[in-house]
Amino acid sequence: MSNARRKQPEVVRRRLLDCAEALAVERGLAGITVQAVADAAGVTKGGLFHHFPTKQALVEGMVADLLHRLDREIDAAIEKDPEPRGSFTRAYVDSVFVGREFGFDTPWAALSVAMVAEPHLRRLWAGWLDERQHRHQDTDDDPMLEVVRLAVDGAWLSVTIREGEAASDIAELRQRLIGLTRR
Amino acid sequence: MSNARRKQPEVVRRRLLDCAEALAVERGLAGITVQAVADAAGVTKGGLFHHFPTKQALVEGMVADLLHRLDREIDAAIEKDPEPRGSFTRAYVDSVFVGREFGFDTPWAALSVAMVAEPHLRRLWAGWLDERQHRHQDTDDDPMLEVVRLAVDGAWLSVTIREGEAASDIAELRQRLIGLTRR
DNA sequence: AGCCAGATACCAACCACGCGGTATGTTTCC
DNA sequence: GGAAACATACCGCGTGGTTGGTATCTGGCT
Repeated sequence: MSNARRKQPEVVRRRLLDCAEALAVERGLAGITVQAVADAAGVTKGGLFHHFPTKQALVEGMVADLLHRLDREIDAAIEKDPEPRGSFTRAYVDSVFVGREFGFDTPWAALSVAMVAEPHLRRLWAGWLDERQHRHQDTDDDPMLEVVRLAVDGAWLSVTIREGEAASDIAELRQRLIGLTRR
Repeated sequence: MSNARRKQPEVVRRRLLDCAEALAVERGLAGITVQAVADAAGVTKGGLFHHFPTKQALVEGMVADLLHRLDREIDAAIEKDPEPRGSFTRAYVDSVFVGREFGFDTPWAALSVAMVAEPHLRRLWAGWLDERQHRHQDTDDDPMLEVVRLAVDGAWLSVTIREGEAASDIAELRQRLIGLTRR
């Protein structure tokens, strides 16, 4: 039965991805070693390699997971938005700013660290962006909206760089960006 | 005299920094190993360690050099700008977009790769930003200008991620951002 | 001017260590 | 019982860093 089972592979797998993400944020991409991730997840190295055949698979799995979470988050935000024009861009804004008041524990933080450094990961990221941008081209294809999205990237970078220490008032900046998507 | 092959330590030092930068761009930050940098510069590993006592010193030296070049570039652009309001922000814009038509060989490309990945480098970068932002607060302290600067960061990230392949028309985007700094 | 001592700029070989990865057990689930 | 889910121990290799030596430059003394 499922009441007191001791081994839960999918739980371990999740914890591995989460720990990899956390390590990428606080110790940089260099700190995301197989050993460190395994230790943080309370598993031995061999145990890790049972779930991910190679380190690259681990990192790509983490990125894929993050992108997937980001997808769902954005889709949900779009659905709630009554106004179609710029809905993707607004969802994009909130994907970075929501939950940003304390610390920086959104998917983005880990993405930043991982993606920019390794070239082959950049392509995954660029591909995601292209796909998303193409999908929303009839609601979000506007010069000003593009500027807003770029500013979001910049803001995310700024927050990541300052490690959560709020630069200027983040809530105010968010309001301003949201406002720019209407007009 | 200076016709024969003299020993020019500062030339070698420069070449080491340049090669480190180039490697960071094309192979990612993981590709910037002491051996690789030394080889690319035509020097042995021992020779490199004569100029930089440790790898961290090498990377920090590279970053410091890049920031210094960026400083001069921006200062020069500000001086040419007749209108004081937003002059720093415009210089900031051009520091990314000028020379971007072909490839991506500006200081920024290497900065991106190096800075985001390692936490202690992020602090250097954040410090530079804070200092610069504080220095120009009476000409560039404006909500819209802040948005523009963030968009610049985002654009730079985008260009870096796509490895030079022009996303939307870069020249047009630059014009738009410059336009937003006026008004 | 010429020479010499010492500092500078490099090279070549080496080392300890941590990395990603593997092979082989041992326990737990169905 | 047999497969899945781990643990343990080990390996080759590349890494950052060191050591000791060798050219090469520089400045001062005679």
